Amino acid sequence: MAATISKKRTLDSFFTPKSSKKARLIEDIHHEPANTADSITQSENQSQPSSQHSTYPFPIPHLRPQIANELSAIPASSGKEIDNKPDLDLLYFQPYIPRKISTPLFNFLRSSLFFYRVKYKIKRGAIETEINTPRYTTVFGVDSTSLFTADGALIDSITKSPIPSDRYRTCQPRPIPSCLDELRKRTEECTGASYNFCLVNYYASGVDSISYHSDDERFLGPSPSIASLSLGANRDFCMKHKPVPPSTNMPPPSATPFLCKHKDSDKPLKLPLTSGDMVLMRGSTQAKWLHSIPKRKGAGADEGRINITFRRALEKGGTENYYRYNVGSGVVWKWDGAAGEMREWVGVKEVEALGR
DNA sequence: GTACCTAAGCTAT
DNA sequence: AATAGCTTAGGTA
Repeated sequence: MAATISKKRTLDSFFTPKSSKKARLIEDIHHEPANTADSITQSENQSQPSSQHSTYPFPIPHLRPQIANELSAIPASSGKEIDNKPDLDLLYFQPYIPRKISTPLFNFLRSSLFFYRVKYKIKRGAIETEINTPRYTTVFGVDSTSLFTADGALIDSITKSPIPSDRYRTCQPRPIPSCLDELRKRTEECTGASYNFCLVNYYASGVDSISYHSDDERFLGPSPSIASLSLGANRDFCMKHKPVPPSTNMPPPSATPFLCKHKDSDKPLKLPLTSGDMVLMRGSTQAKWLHSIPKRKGAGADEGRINITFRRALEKGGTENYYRYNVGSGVVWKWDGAAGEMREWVGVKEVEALGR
């Protein structure tokens, strides 16, 4: 284990999470790995059971029994099929998470996870602009070419040997922590799909948003199943059909001189998401439809919302993409309950860790 | 109904 | 895939 960590450290020297240094110091003190049986297990030096990994800035607590005991009550209602529009295939649960635990789960996740505000550059013609992603993001998981062992090492899915050192050049994949993995497993049972990624977004207020896009990357395959859970504030989930590409054939002469943007059947739709709801998007939904969480003013626009998505990436390019756009290379943000907002997280000083 | 105001929607960059 | 800037929708007095 210690050898694995050192190797990781060398490979990923480009990133140096502070808790990893701390983990090594703890190993030195205790003469055993800080990460015991798994990445996802209780460690000796804290009272509360938690998931730990060399890539985590700090341990992530397991679900409390109050919450964990209710997981078997998921789904809290049967999903409504929405497939009455062209190329659309949704299953809408109102709610999915039992009302009894949706607020505790929201508060638990907001105060337990680490987040990022990713910056990246795009080129529009000749002009390069910097984008500040207008929400907090974080991600866990690895594509299906690799697996995490119980102790947090990455192995090849087929050979079961340690992955080649050059498989992930731009990121350090992180295992899904127990608290989110419990939700993942339950969601696999509810949807019949399998997931190897968990993306988490935090919309701090109505100012945070995601603009229209599709999760239609090649690495998800042609008809991905994506489960999207909502916790916290109410927000609208807007969907609209992608523009139909111009036909190569000669269009038939139209009786009406006006170009219709939408047939009645594929008009945009707006799903009002409340805490605990889930939308399963499947079939040709990603190939043919766009979705967004638009900015909002007025009632509730000052409250935070968490979105969790489970999905399956089939290629290593998916792993690199997700870590680039949901973790990036910036500072860590963590919920400050007293301040009522996300604050930059500063790691524990090594001397303090040693001094106790 | 009409004037006015703000939120929401649309589109080019 | 985000935003500025413009257009449209909707509420209210």
